[in-house]
Amino acid sequence: MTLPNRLRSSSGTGGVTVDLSAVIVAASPDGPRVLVRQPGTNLPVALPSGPLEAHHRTLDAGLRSWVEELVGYRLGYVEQLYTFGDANRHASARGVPNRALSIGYLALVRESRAKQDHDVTWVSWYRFFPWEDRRHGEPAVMALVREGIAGWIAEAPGDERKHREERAGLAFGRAGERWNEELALERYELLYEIGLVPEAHRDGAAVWAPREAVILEGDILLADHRRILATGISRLRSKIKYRPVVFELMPPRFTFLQLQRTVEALAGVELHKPNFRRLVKHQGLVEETGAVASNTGGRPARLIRFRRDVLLERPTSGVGLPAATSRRDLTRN
Amino acid sequence: MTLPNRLRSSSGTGGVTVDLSAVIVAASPDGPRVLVRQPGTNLPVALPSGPLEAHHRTLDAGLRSWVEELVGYRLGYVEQLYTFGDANRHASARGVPNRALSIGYLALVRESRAKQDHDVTWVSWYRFFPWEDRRHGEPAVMALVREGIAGWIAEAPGDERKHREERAGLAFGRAGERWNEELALERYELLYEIGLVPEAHRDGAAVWAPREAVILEGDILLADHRRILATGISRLRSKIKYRPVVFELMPPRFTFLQLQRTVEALAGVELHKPNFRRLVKHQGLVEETGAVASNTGGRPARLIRFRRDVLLERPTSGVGLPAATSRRDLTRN
DNA sequence: TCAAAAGTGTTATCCTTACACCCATGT
DNA sequence: ACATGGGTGTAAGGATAACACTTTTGA
Repeated sequence: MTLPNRLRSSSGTGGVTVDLSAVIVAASPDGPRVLVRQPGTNLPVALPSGPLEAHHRTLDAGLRSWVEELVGYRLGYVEQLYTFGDANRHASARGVPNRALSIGYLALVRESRAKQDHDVTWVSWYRFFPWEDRRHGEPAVMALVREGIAGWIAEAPGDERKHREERAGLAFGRAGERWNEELALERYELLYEIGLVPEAHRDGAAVWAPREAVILEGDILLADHRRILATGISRLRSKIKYRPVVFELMPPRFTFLQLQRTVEALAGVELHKPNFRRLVKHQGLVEETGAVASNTGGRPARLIRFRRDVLLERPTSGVGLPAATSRRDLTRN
Repeated sequence: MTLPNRLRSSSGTGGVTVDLSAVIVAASPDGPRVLVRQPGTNLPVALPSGPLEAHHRTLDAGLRSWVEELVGYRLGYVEQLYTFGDANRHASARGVPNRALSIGYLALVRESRAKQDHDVTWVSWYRFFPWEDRRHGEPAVMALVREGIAGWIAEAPGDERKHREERAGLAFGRAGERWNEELALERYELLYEIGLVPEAHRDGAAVWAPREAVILEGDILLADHRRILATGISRLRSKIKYRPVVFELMPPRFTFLQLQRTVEALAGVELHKPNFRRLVKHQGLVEETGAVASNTGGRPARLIRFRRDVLLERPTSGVGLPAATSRRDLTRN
């Protein structure tokens, strides 16, 4: 086998186009928000995406520069997510095989500081993934999800059925098991594979469910942008546990409860208040400002701020979330 | 700002080339190995890298197909690492700005099963990162590393000096702190930035150390392949802790000690035998085969095998490694 | 008999998680 | 008075990581 060390990709059949797609996240105690473009009345909503410019020294710098232009201020946190490059990315396209590479990025911004633009808007990410919001218990859509999955399991022969049960159980949790909020991407991919989300049919993917079985709410996004967003959600949900990234989304001063609500918004689960406070405090992630907020609706709360030093002190430290599975199942370090 | 939704990247100044680079890892109890190409006598060693073919439906499938051709059997585990795309990737190149994108992949194979090829060879990855092997205590190179870092810290003014101390302490560990084996990439990047590795000078990066200060052993690789390899090492070292991926590197049957030595080879640290056994056993990751190995040099050991079912049972379960930092510093979920 | 590796038991310590409870403010 | 949120104490259970110790083989 020959392994040409580097090949001009455009020299083969079909070309390669490369763009950057960004999951730009903001969050308030109310909910997580993501920046989307509404290109026109009848066109699907899309993630902001832009060209890869040759003059930027690094990919990260390129991403930063155009997102900063978009939101109007300097970004704190930027992270590459994944490079999406399925050939069926534009299945509807012309006959020539054409690969559209998309390098997905996650960026965290403080919504309050982001400028408004006619072209883009902030929307709750649960608009695209209603089954991911369990802050107030299991949402209504989950009945439809379970129904669809049950059908997919039921129609399989014996061996395969067990396999499907396990897969579904893993992604959506079995009875008595805790919901694992990090598996947002796995859940989306399962629903796509089963054919319960409309884009599976749009893409002509081999799916189980007939087109009529698409019963799930949750708005579709352009091309594979819903997958990219799911990747961003999963990554962020896991990252907040071991890096202090939530603070990139917080205002300069905040209360413990505001912080907790923000984490809950991102993770889509409820947390235990006293333990959350203690954990954050115990880790030395925050410090007192001396000020108090009296508009809390109850006893005034002390305003705290993030201790910037921790970024230099420790490789790992995040904000508390309950264990995904029982302790027995995890190897901690 | 206009945000063209998708842009033919080749339409701007300079083109974009895309290739796939693979960190193909095997491991025996002796050490971790990575597959490299030795293109010619005077050319630098390189990671296998190949073109992105338009006809593969997914990137993963494309990567699999050519790596499988290379090693001669079906791959178990494949994971996308990162897309590297610095414009200075080929700093030495022609005047036209030309971006070489490289999508890095990690693949795990069982060395014994991999076919031999005239073009590629297995080498220990510690040949490229001698400071990462602490299985027998701190290696000799670390003296040079510390010396170089100390110089870099010393020449900085007050504020910046503290900052550098913290960064170095984070990556290489402070006195009394445990070595964090996962930070292989961070360590490489720091050494690059300081200018202690030769490729920093080759690339013309803005570095502190003069070219003569390059005192570090550790073989260089083509282009940014050493960075890609460091990314793979870091990723694998963190992954073995929460997913049962080590077993992709093990033969069908093995002893506890073989498993432990393999983990140690990858992580570059020594582990505590009794606790390691218990942890693996307790997690239900393995089962008895009934057979014993009597060539162990001591009491014969029971041969065990990986329980394939666990892949379906649990989202997370890895193999034990001691904590990177003191427990106090971590939020465990 | 000794070296080398296999394998078991035990314990101090710390982390997680849940429960109970008091405090301060606005209506 | 009471609702709402702020804030502290404590204790059961579980995981970690160290220590000591026994067992089984080959040389």
